[in-house]
Amino acid sequence: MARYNPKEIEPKWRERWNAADAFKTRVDRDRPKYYVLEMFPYPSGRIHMGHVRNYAMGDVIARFKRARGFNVLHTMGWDAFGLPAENAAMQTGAHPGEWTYSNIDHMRRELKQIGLAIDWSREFATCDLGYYRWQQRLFLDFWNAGLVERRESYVNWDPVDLTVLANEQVVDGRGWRSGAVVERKKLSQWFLKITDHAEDLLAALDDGRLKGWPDNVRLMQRNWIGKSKGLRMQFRFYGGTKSPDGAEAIEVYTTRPDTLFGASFLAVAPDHPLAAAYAAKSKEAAAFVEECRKSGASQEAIDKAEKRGFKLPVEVEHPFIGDRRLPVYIANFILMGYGTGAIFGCPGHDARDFEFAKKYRLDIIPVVLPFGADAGEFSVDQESYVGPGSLFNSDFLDGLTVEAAIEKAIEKIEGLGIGRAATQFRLRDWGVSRQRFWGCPIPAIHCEKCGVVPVPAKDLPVELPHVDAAVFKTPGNPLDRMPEWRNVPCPECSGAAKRETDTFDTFVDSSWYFARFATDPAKWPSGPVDKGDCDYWMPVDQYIGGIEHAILHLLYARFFTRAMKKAGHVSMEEPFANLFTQGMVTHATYKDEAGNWVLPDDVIVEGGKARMAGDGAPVTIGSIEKMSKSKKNVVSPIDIIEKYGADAARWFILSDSPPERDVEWTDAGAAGAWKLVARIWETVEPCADVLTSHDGDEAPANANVELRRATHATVAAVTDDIEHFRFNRAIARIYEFLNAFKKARESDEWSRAEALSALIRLIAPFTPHLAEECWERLGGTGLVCSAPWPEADAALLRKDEVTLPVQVNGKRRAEISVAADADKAAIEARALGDAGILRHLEGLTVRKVVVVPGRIVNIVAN
RNA sequence: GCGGGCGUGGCGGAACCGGUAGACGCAACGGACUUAAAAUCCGUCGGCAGAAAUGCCGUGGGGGUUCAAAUCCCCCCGCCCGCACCA
Repeated sequence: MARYNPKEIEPKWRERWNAADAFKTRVDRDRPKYYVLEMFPYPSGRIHMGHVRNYAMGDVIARFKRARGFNVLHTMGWDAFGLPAENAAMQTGAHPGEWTYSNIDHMRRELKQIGLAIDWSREFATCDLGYYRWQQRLFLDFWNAGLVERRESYVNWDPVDLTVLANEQVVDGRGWRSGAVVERKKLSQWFLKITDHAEDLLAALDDGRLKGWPDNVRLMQRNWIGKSKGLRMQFRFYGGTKSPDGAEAIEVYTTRPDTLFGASFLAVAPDHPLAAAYAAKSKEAAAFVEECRKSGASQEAIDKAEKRGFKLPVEVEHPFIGDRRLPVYIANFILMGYGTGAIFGCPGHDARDFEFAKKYRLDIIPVVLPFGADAGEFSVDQESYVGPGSLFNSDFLDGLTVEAAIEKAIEKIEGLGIGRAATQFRLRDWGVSRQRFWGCPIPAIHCEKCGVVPVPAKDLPVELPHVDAAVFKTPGNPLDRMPEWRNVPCPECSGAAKRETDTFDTFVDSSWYFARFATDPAKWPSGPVDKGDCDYWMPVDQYIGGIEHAILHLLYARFFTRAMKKAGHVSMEEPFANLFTQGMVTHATYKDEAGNWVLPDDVIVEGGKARMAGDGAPVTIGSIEKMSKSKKNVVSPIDIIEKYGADAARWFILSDSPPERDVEWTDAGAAGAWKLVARIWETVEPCADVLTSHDGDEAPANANVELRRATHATVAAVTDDIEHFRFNRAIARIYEFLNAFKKARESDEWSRAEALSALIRLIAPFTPHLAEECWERLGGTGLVCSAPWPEADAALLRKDEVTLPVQVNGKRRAEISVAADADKAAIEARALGDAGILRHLEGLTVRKVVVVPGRIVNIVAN
């Protein structure tokens, strides 16, 4: 018997699929469509196990849906702009474009070895001019639609590398590469007005439009959008005085206007205009503001930071209490970016205000009494009270609940004309400017006379200049240093002007790629997307990716889709109907005697102990962690494919754990998957052409009903499991069936042919190459990747007889066999007559018999 | 601190709406084949007691609801994830 050799067989079938154009997709209105999409990869150059898991899951769904008669769109492309290419240019002198495209070539070759059912004719990279030119067009359309704004904002500035850093690139207040202390710098930046859609982005999370999304992702987005309802109101300076900048009042935002009678101070953010106004006049104020700016870069600093304030030489009036004046502070814990950047402090009912008041010995006036508490005894000496209750010490609010008092207070303030009810979002507008080379140029021109002017659509694309790799040796954005690219005539006045040198955040690139995939490539030269094609394919029916994108990517894509709709490019507003977030691939970590991380490939593990493969030196086995280069606990998918084949790799990575959970890659598990592949081939090999001789005929009289039941039960179960993303369970069912098939080896050939025909089609989404080889061997028609999914015969799923457990007082004491349609009385009689049961009922009186047909019998006796 | 989730054999996990706990796989062990090993095949495999039949215990710990709890409720312990001074 020929041993199954994936090295020969797998490439053979990939060529056949290719030759048959098996996965090429066209609009076909006769079939229901199904768009399955995995988050596209960054072209780092090599695939890793996370890719294998992600794309294997998508591929199972794609192949399964194809077999079930859907017109399936399944594509691949490259999220190809971004910093690593520039880093590579700095380190190796390679041009970012050349580096990226050569990575793509290499990675595409690797990815193809997995055997994915993908329409490669739709492949593109976001750094293709043919893609990003249309992104510029979308931006202009958004600009026209009022969704683009230019605004000053603070950025993390690395003064050595002359670049803006993302928050995660700031480590302990220093640039991750240069180690220089990061400065906060105010820059004019481009913003997309995602907050314009905040209300709808939030509403869709709960109104059923995203019912196919996991609850935790919806929750994370809800918290991120962070809607709160409250009151914006003015506090007038005492006695009509004005601040140095001429203001007569401070506007604050609060969600607790009910606690106004407990107010004992006001505080403004260090970036607040009032703080700036006093800083200009007073050295002490300026020093305090400066100090606040310096601290607070890292998370740790915020955690530890003590609440501190600087008292300003002004007071404000309380709106309800004529003779109460409140001091005003600049405080380090107030955020300029939220609300109005100013608050009133009620120490009795806010933990932060309480801490602040304790430190500066401010009044703590309780105004909310917990239900059932005694007003005379209640105090807030130790901590603030933030729970529910009824108001006291609060004049016209006394006796009201917190909720009622909030409404009443807002009403009163609005009546006085010094404030309005207001909704506030935590979500900020999306800053899309990046001071980098390797990204999509923002199509704008700065003219001294005309200001900021969009590049006219006819002048698009703004192409990245072809530069020598050496320019990346100098810190900063090379675009800033290229006058021949930068200097252009103003489109409006034709005077001397300069191009915008910022490029887009790469999250922009990934915010519409799904709609580009849905557009027929023949139409790519004529627009960003084709509305008709998108109407057919969108939304994505199943989107699959890592949980790490739960907030930003998914929220941006949702916003972008709304923006594209507003600009008339598409009709849908939610891009992803169903979302699945898969877990990570983990592996044990190893360290040598010197404490250095060691690659699993260099380690031999036996009987729970590890040693170096080379010299046998002892190795410590560490914790199981996400595969990462830094801890060296990586296993190369390509090595595994070399060793066991792509099918075994796909099988194992889906078999061991539920898809949403982390999976631990173990060599034993991979070897086990290989055994399964060999076992299926060995099962099929002796049965050459059984499908040719038994295809489509009726079950003969001698058919093995038991095997047929197992076949059809397995088909039903596996179908249901794949439908619900329970790949690990589907695989367990296939193992179970294989065991049943083996036991039925004396069975008639017809039933065995039926079983094998079903088996091969069931494994096809998981191990597609093996399935084709088996299908051919069995004499199946055509390619198995185009064969219809097996159907379970309902008649064979019904059982005539069922086994029921019988309990006495909740403990299982026997099993009985009864007809499936037996009534309760008959079941009860059978149970009470069972010898084993009688033994347990000796000396007891039966009080009650619970019969759940098809499930269980429980006899209660004492 | 706030929000969410999880806890089942040596391990990954299964158990649908409260109804036979441990499917399936891995590891381990015993046996067959082999000069031997690997591979393969057959079998055992939660704990305790027992030769066995069988019995008792058992889903992080404690309590509760129920004829019946891994599943529902309350308290506690542990782990993981997200957010983090958002007024």
